[in-house]
Amino acid sequence: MRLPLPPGSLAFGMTAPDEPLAYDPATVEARWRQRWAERGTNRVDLANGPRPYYNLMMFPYPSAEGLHVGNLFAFTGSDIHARFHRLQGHTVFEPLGYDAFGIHSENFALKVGKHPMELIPSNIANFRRQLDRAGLMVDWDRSVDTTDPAYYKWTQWVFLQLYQRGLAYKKAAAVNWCGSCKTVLANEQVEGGTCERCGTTVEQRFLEQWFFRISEYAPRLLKNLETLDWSETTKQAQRNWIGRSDGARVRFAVQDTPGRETVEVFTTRPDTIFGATYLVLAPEHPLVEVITKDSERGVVEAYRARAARQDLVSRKSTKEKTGQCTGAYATNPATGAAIPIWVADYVLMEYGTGAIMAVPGHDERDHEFAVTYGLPIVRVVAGEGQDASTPLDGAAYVGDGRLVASGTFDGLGVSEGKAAVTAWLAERGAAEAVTNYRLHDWCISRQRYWGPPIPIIYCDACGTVPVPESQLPVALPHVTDFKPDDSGISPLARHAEWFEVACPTCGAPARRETDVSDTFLDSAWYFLRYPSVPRDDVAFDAALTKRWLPVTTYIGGNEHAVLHLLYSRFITMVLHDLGLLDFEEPFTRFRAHGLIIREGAKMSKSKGNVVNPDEYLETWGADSFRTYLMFLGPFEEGGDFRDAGISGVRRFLDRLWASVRDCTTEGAVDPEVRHKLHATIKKVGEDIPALSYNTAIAAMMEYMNVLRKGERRCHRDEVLPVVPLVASFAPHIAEELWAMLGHATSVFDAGWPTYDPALLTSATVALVVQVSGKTRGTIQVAPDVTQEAALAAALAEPGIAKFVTGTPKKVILVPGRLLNVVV
RNA sequence: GCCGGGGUGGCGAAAUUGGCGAGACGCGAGGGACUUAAAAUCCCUUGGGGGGUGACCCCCGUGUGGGUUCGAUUCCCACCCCCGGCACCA
Repeated sequence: MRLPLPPGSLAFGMTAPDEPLAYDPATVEARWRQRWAERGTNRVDLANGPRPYYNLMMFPYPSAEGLHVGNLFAFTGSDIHARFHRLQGHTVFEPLGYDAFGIHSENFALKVGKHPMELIPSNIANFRRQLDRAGLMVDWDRSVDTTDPAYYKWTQWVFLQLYQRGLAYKKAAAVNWCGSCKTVLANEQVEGGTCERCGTTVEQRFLEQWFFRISEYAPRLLKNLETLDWSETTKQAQRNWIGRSDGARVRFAVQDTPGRETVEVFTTRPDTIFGATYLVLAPEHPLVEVITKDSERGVVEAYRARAARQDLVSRKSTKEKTGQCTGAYATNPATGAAIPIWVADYVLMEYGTGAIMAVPGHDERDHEFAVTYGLPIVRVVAGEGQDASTPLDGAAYVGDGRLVASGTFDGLGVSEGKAAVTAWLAERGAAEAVTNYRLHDWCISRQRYWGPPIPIIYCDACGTVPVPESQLPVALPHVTDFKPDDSGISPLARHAEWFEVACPTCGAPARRETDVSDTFLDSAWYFLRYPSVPRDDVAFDAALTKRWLPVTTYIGGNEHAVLHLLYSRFITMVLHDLGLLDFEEPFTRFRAHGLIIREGAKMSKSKGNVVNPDEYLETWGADSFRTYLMFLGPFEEGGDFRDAGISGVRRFLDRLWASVRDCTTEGAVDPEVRHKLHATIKKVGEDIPALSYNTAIAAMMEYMNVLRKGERRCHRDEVLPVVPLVASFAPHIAEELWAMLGHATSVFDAGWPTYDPALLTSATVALVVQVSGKTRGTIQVAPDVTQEAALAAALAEPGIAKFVTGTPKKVILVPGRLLNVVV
């Protein structure tokens, strides 16, 4: 790919010695990178700095390919926000680190035949070089690398906190197994039956796994969302994921069983219980064995075996419904009728009670099943214009309406019916109102190598023993055969010299847990670590944490709307409950940035449309590139990356440079220019905190046009305030210009220019005059002019008056804006 | 199917408690100045259509079709298309 050449540069000769100093980003940017490093400009006094502002951005996975434009877009947007707040007088902490554990790193290492422990440092070095080149205001004294034992020591510590609280537990579970990555995947890492990372079809396996009881926190995780200042899309995604649904648990007595068993179902439609014509148990439901009639046992067992073989995902995505009758019957507690109990895989064991009451009249899935197996379908809800006898016409009726064929509940609306039926059943001990959440526990086990070992030891005598905190970290050993195999067991399990340890409790020979933890655990607490990085005796320093957290503003991609952000909230809540944090929500304000696309498609290696920022940074300079990325479109919407527009931004910086270089202290400031200047200061100061970067840049460009109109030479006071305005976007040139204007200290310590509101309003305003809705001219009037006076002034204009024929029927005045004369 | 976010010039986009002649700002395009020439720079024009020698004038335009209003990109109803997320969760 060929880049367009920036104006006045490179190929077309050097500036002649007698010509005025031209803007050369390469020189300017190198100079300020060096000065910032020497002066420690980006170093933060966390203990004493006034008005702390914790500006967080999502830390990257340091890939071998280096930073891509999407990363840079996000980081730049966050950096601008941070720099702006610094100019506003805050002490801004802007840390950045590396999320370097996980399957990405490991798979890449396997592919190129190198060890991740060797790969990561060079990847990080390359990232660091690019990030510095981009001019981020990062305090590198407090960075994290999740693969550093000094960091994952505390990740393991976090695990132990949960373990001790009973929030970490082990269970055998049917899991999603990716045969290509050779690992277990969380449900959320499965997309449409295939592995999110490699696209391989996922199969079902049973493995012993560690889980975190996040489901216990579902109500709080949901409720607290109301208090958070987050992008609405992100909050909505979390609400959907947590999946609250209100309903009832209802018990159906099984007929003719010695143990007087009951089937407990969860339903959101207790109002339709009179239409429940059969029950369905999930194939894994423990009652199946108990209640199945001997005559049906063979077919039911065969059906269950088939379901167990099928992978979780294809089972969920299969359209046609299958099932088997158990031969058993239950009593509908509302009607007293005997209804058959079936087994079918469209009912999931992991949700609700693993059993449902089927109401084929008013549930599409039940309807489909009932049609397939010839089960009775009864109408118990009638919509408008319908009654009990209206046929169901080939489909379930799921709309609102009145209850029918429901005994004393006939005539009630659906929502009153739900409450009334639940109360009635509850009185008879057959039901209670319950709330269910779709959120399931977080599986953190990974049968892989590249992660922090889970700090657990198994002892024949003592059972499961947590590694004592004093023995952390459990270091990940450097092994050469880290490739996972098909056994479902971690590569660490092949290293007896590592996993064989003495039990910390009794000293007997014991073995370590050989699974490592999920990368999402590494990133679920990293923001707590940044301020406390120098401390190796605690995960986070109490005083610094109190001073700096929760995070003031977090900016990141919405691809982490659910997992990372939810897990971080959960871990924070748990640490709060343990008395280790005095807040329970980690991110006060979260904003999701948009996605940078190219030629209408998401950038990806497979599409070959990935843009490497290095060449742009070299050719145009970091300042132009940063500003250009923000000028593409609204930050929260992203945009289409094309290199065509970058020259406009560069020209803007060239003009700014020339204006400062050539400005004069003679004469006075032009009043019109001053008016525009103050309006610009106001607009930029309002747009940046709202992340309206594109319009802030446009406003500054507009001001430059006014400033330089007709090739006028501008006054120093006209151009000086622009330097801090532009500094957040183009920090290097701003520093250089600030120095050219005679300042010895950083522009970022100079403060934000103030505007004078009095200069924004003028004695008269232009009022648009419409006649019958058509604009016919403007008049200059005082801002608070009366309607009569405005009308008189308008009629005094011949160009307007000629359209006013006869007496005005109606006159509308919008103060300061327009006058409409209706004739 | 459900839940979000969007459809505005050749392109990226501005402007929505309804109101300052829709399209700021930038790209691209056209014309001009400067130059031996080019690059760079600067100036002018640039939504579509039509009329006038000209200052200018008229009509149509914010996905589609209706509606409310003196006035709608903005509000209401119905629909179409694009992007993202969820999806047998009872």
